[in-house]
Amino acid sequence: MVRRVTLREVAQEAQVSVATASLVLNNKPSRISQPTQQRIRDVARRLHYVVNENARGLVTNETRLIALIVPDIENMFFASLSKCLETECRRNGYQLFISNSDDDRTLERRLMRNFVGRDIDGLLLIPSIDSYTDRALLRDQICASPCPIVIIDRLITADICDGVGFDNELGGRLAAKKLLCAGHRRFACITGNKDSVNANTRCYGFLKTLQEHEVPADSILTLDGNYRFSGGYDAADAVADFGATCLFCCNDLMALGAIDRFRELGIAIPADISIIGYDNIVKRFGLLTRLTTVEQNVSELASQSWQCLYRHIQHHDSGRNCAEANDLLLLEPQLVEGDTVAQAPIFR
Amino acid sequence: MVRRVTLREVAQEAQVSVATASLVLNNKPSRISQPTQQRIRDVARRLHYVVNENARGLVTNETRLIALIVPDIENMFFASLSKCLETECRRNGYQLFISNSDDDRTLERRLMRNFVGRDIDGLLLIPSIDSYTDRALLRDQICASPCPIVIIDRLITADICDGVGFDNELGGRLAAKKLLCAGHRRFACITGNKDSVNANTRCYGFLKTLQEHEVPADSILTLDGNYRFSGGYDAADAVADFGATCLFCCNDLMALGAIDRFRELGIAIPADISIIGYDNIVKRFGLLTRLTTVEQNVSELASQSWQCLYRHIQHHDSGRNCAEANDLLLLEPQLVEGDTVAQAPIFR
DNA sequence: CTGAAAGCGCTAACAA
DNA sequence: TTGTTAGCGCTTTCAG
Repeated sequence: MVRRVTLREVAQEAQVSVATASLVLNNKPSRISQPTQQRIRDVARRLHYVVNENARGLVTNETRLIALIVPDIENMFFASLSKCLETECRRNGYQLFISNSDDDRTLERRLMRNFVGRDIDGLLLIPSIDSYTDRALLRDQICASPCPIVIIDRLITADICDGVGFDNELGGRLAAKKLLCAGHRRFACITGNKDSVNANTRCYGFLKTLQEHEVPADSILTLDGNYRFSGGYDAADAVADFGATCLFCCNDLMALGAIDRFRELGIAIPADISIIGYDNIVKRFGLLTRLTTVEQNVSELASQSWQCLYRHIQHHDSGRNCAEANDLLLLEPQLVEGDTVAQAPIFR
Repeated sequence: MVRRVTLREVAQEAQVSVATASLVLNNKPSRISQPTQQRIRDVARRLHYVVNENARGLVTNETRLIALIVPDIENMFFASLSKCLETECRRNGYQLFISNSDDDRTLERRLMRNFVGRDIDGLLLIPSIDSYTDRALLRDQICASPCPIVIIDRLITADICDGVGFDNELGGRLAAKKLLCAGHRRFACITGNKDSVNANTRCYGFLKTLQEHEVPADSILTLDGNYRFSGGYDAADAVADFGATCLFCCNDLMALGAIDRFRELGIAIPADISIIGYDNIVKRFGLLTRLTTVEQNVSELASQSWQCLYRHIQHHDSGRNCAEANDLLLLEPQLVEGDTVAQAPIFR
């Protein structure tokens, strides 16, 4: 370990002023003689000089720092998103700092404050669940933020700031249509956590579509899930008892759980029961089950979110957060065909 | 969005000098009158003042910033570790920035440089695979680092800097002993990636132990895996053909893959074949399979790594990286009993 | 009890 | 072609 070298030291060693050294090392258009340039660069390399970005940021008024706050980095969806966003940022010369809010609103607040303290150029935020139910706090903080903010995935209506996410209702609809087309007439649906707006919207789209196709309410079983493997596993018996010929799960993990239980019960998939999941996490995790599922294109989400934020940064956008007219971009999910959906038994 | 408020503005608004405001807002022992203190605090709150940590760091010479570089944040093990480390840092008043090297050595170098530029107080590094095979580059960079560095999990011998990781050989030994005690005499072992030193060490410990117990070489089948679900799945047939009564997989994902294939083949677990995995990722992922596995205590790893780094930071340790005598801490993995190991068939 | 002033490492306008 | 100077926002001595 070694003391940190400053620009002044490089300048001294190269027998020039700091200004000259700065000009050269930043490749600024100037008419410094070639020999001098070379000398400065050589010294800088020899001394392992690295510019102090904080000091630089102080004067240039931009840190080229972007922060990302995710509720849970252990969640594969957020982990993938982080990776994609990091790539986007890097491509544009920004550095991304990832942080974890543990889905805790207090921590989220603290992180945001910390990041503002670090003078970030922009914030990508996936809000905690709590911030859904009580938006006031978050809203205030966003309005008081000195940097642009884009909300991702968990969209909290457009009156706060710009947001990019998926059309969850459409996702539910796609699942419903697929099953209806396959001739199913008796449905089951496992929801996510109670307060997960996204999961609820998926369900809503699913049920709405069934209703529009005049499926009677008593042919539909809705069960509370927990977004986890056990949620699907535990619900499977009820689904079977109900005599459903198909099942829509608000995420893949629950679908896997249900499949596991069905297998134990000797129920064949898709022969006896068809299953659709959500997320296509199965593929990402490297499992081999070819689950029919609704996929959300994570890299598109990342790309769009970044572009949205970047626009604001470039326009030096000092008045968009909390404006009346904010952009809300809804990306379309896609149904991915696997091996877990078949024609309804009665039609065969 | 709103312009950023500076200390000067707070001071002006409160009719005091910046020095006074600084003293008060940092709770420095001073004899500023209570009324003045209150006035300053009120103004600061009203204006949403947040201290500029970069400017502060410039003068205090500490940023309270810690960086973590992981090879792949989508890997559940690293994701969990990140979470634990973040908690440790926060507890001690430091902020953790997580970054992803994609297991790419060039990117790793860039990230390290960037972080040094941000004047971090310490770096937690899980090196890329490439840095195993050619340590020279990384070594140079570590030696030239102005901040303490602790290497985590992928230990690259102790001559570079301090490291904290797990005793992978012991892990392999634990698995072997468990199976030997259960009376097994015909073994299979699925390795990880070729260049994964950790996985290889697990195998080494496993095979070494068998050898020490005089298991003949022709009673042991070793197969190349890929650390993924498919690796276990694809290897399962060979394991069955070989007539092994037990199988050790260098990670859980491959164990799950093997189990899946065995199930298809009508081979009962653990009746026909016993299986031990590694990582206990199954539990973390929320699956219900009670896999017997070798668990690594991630939160202990985080805690020890942080403590190691923190010691260096506190001792203002300007000469430990690349010193001759560095600490290498090996934590002990533990065998977690599940339902996938039974007495060898022949003994029943 | 409070303020003035120096300086952290850097960039940018302006001189020379 | 290069150097001087001011200032980014903050902390910290030292005076008053």
